Amino acid sequence: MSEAGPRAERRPTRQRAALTDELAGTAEFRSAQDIHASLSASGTRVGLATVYRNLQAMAADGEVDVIRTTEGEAVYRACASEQHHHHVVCRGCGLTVEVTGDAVERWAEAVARDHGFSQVRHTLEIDGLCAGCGVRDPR
Amino acid sequence: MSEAGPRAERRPTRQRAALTDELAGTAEFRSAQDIHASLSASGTRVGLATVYRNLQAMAADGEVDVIRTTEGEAVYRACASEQHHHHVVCRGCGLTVEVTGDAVERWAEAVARDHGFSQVRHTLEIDGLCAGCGVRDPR
DNA sequence: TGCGCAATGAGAACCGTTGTCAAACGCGCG
DNA sequence: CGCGCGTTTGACAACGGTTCTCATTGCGCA
Ligand SMILES: [Zn+2]
Ligand SMILES: [Zn+2]
Ligand SMILES: [Zn+2]
Ligand SMILES: [Zn+2]
Repeated sequence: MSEAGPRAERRPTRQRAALTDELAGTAEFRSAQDIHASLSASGTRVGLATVYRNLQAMAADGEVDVIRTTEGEAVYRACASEQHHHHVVCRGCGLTVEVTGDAVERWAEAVARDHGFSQVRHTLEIDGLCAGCGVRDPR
Repeated sequence: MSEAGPRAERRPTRQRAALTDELAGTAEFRSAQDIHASLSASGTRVGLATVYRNLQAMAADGEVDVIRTTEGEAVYRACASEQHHHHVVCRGCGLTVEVTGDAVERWAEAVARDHGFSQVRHTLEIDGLCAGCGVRDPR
């Protein structure tokens, strides 16, 4: 998901670099607090506010994807593709795979237009239990 | 969206009735606080916690739909259909239309299974500017 | 090296939502 | 009709994630 945003010229800082590294290190969607804790744990001192600010900026620029957990918490992830795509997330372990589907994109656009809507956007997330988690946890 | 839930036998109360009425009165997705304010304004005294509790219960039972705004706030709406469906919401005025699309449902299920996922679920929301809002507000 | 301004950090403030717990109430039942 | 019990309510405190404030730091540039 997420439309690519305009790449702003932000001043490079130690903190931002650390954040980028941290994000590059994991494949799951993580909360700002989680990321902040992780950085702190590894000895990198970065303010929580800074984490939030950068994450938002990066998200706006399309450098990272953001999705809201059902509890409303924002979780971030540095995606492989910066083009529009969606995710299939494992509820058990967080494993995430990026997927695209022109058919869906077109359907959303069409159904909206059919109802007279313009400037159409959409959010779509899929979740389930990955092969590994599905075995021993058929919740 | 939302899977239909088990219809629990909840004790009928004045508050719940008022809530149901209020929901029946509007077609847009509204926040718990908004609904609570509306009730208070119309002279119906209902505790905020009660509004939250009932809204959640009703959502669990599939009586109302809930979606998260991009800011993370939960908004509720009494939908015409209790079957699985999605929404096209106007960013300008909140006008909401319910839509269904087997193609999308199947796509989501298929793409997830292709990646080894089971217990697949999904959330999909579409937004844009309705015919009316699209004219004078091409934001 | 000195300036100007963006970026940062510590903590307070916000705000939607949930928890607490005593009081009020719906519902059989005698 | 009054009683007892378990559910629901309501006022308010507590929470947790996110944003704001503002003094301080430190890039980028001349
Ligand atoms: Zn898994
Ligand atoms: Zn899409
Ligand atoms: Zn509109
Ligand atoms: Zn669906």
